[in-house]
Formats: sequence, C-alpha cells, structure tokens
Amino acid sequence: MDVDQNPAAVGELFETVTVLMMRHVPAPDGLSLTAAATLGSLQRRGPQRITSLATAQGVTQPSMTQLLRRLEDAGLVARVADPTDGRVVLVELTAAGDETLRTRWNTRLEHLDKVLQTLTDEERATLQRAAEEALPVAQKLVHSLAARY
Amino acid sequence: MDVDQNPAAVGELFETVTVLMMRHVPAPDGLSLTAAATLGSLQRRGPQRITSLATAQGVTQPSMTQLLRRLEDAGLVARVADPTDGRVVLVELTAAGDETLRTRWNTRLEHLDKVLQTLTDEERATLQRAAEEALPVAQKLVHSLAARY
DNA sequence: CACATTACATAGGCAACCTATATAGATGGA
DNA sequence: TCCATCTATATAGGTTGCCTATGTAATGTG
Repeated sequence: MDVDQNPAAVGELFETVTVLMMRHVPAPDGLSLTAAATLGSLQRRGPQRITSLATAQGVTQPSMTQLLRRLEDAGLVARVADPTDGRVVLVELTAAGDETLRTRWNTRLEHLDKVLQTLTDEERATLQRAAEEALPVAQKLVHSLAARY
Repeated sequence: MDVDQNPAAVGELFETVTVLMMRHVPAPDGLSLTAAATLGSLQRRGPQRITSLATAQGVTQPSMTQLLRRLEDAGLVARVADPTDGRVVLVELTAAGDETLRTRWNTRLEHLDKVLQTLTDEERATLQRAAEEALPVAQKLVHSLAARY
C-alpha cells in the first residue's frame, strides 16, 4: 500500500474520532473534556499548581481557577498550601476524584466497546491493530504538546 | 504482535486523539465542533430540516435553532421555505459557508501537519499507515451512529 | 523599604448547551 | 367543514465553561 495514497488520512481519522468521542460516547459524570483531562493529569503526575494546570490544558488561569472550584465543590480535588511559597496553591486529586476518574474510564470504554460491536470481527481487528500501532505515537505527540509548562 | 496485547488501545487512542484535536489544534474561524459538523453535513448531503440536523448532531431542536441563527447571522447558512410543508424550514450551506468549511479544513490540516513534524519519519509513517487502515472503519462507525434520523 | 513581579481570585460578558412552553401549519375524523 | 391533535420551529429562561480585565496577597529586588 502506497504511503502517499491519502496524505489527509491522519487528519480525517482524527476529525472522525473526535466527533465520535464528543458526540456519541457519553460522559456519565458530567465531566467536561477539560475537567477529565485535568483530573487525569493530577492522577498521573500528582499535585500541581493552578497555573501549570491551566497551561497544560490550554485554558486561562481564571478558567482553571473556576473549574477547580467546581471540582473542589464536587469533592474531586483538594487545595493544599505550598509550604515554600505562600502565593501558591497546590491542587491534588482526592480519593473520590480518583474513583470518579476510574469509573468514567470504565463506563466510556464499555460504551465504546458496545459501539464497536456494530462492526464485523475483521473491522474490529483492523481497528485494534491500527490503534496499537498508533497509540504510542499519538501519546508522544500529546505529551510533547502538553509539556509547555 | 498479539492482537489482545492491549484491549483498551482503541479507547486510549481515541481519548488521546480527542484531547489532541480539541486542545491543540485551533479552530481559527471560532466554529464549535457542532457548528463545523453541521456545516459538514449540509455540505455532504445538501439542504436539511432543522430537526434532522439536531438529531444527527445529538443536540436538542432549540439548540440547533439557536446555532443556526448564529450561523445565519454569520452568513454561513440560509433558511429556505419548504414548498410542500409550510412548517418546515430547510437549511442550506451558502457559498461563504462552503468556503469557510474548506478554509477550516485546510488550516487545521496544516496545523496538524506542523504538529506531526515533531515526530520522526518512521513515527509519521506508522501513523499514516495506521490511519489509512482505520479510517474507513471509523467512518463507517460514525456514519451508522449519526444515521439515527 | 518601595516597587515590580508572580500566583491566584473576582467580576462581568458571551457561546452553547439544556428544559419548558408557545405558535403556526398539517392532518384526520365527526 | 370544523375542531382536535400532531408536527416543525421559535421563544424564554437557566447553567456551564470559556474569555478579558482587574484586584489582592506574597515574593523578590535595587
């Protein structure tokens, strides 16, 4: 198969996947994309300051402050003072936040799985194979892009 | 490579791609995901009624009415009376809407391409190959899900 | 010690979704 | 024909999540 057969395939696939995930896979906990990604970052990297979280998610600091207030009201994150700098507020994931994130992931994965059942075995295998090849590359991409902080 | 090595690879890839597209690829025209997808539907399938567009995009009819008012104010769509049914409003893409959609696609593709340049040649080839395999399957998925109307 | 810088919070506004409801046209039966 | 009902869209009012502009407290610096 010629590699240059469809140079826009990556773009088309990415747009298609985005529509699929945003429109057709529910977020049962009502978490927005930014909220879920922020919790995910706290889960993977531990407590972080608000400005860092804002930069990593590509939103302004006031937006992140507001989002974190909602997440704190919901008991999913907690604010901790930074002992070395009185201006800084460190945000950490609570046990409830961790649990919510795990449940969200499971629920979305189950739903996606159900959606994938409408495909043939062969189509599913194709998708599986392609995903396993592409995943590390895509993760490297997002990681390098989110690392501006 | 074992197909069952990472059963959640599809889910992880799809979440990763969604974050990449929603957070790191700009929408220069300020079109929301729903707005762009609605214009795309009008471009591919021609004039449609408001209720159909709402169902296809998974939003309520009032939300679609409101979105279309904004798009109409921006000159991207036009309302046409249905000669056979006085209640119905058919919505069609204007020339400006068509142009906006093409520009959006090109801009986003260019940006994505720039982002992909941070990868090695080999990684890009892997992504390209995987995308070409997965694209038809993903398109079939979204099409069957959006076809509830 | 005064002044700039940094980290976060607050205020006010807009976009894009929602539910509930109103209105105009179509349709079907007495 | 006429009235009731259904259908397609519009309107009203509320929430979330983003924005810019600005305020405040802590830190660093000449």
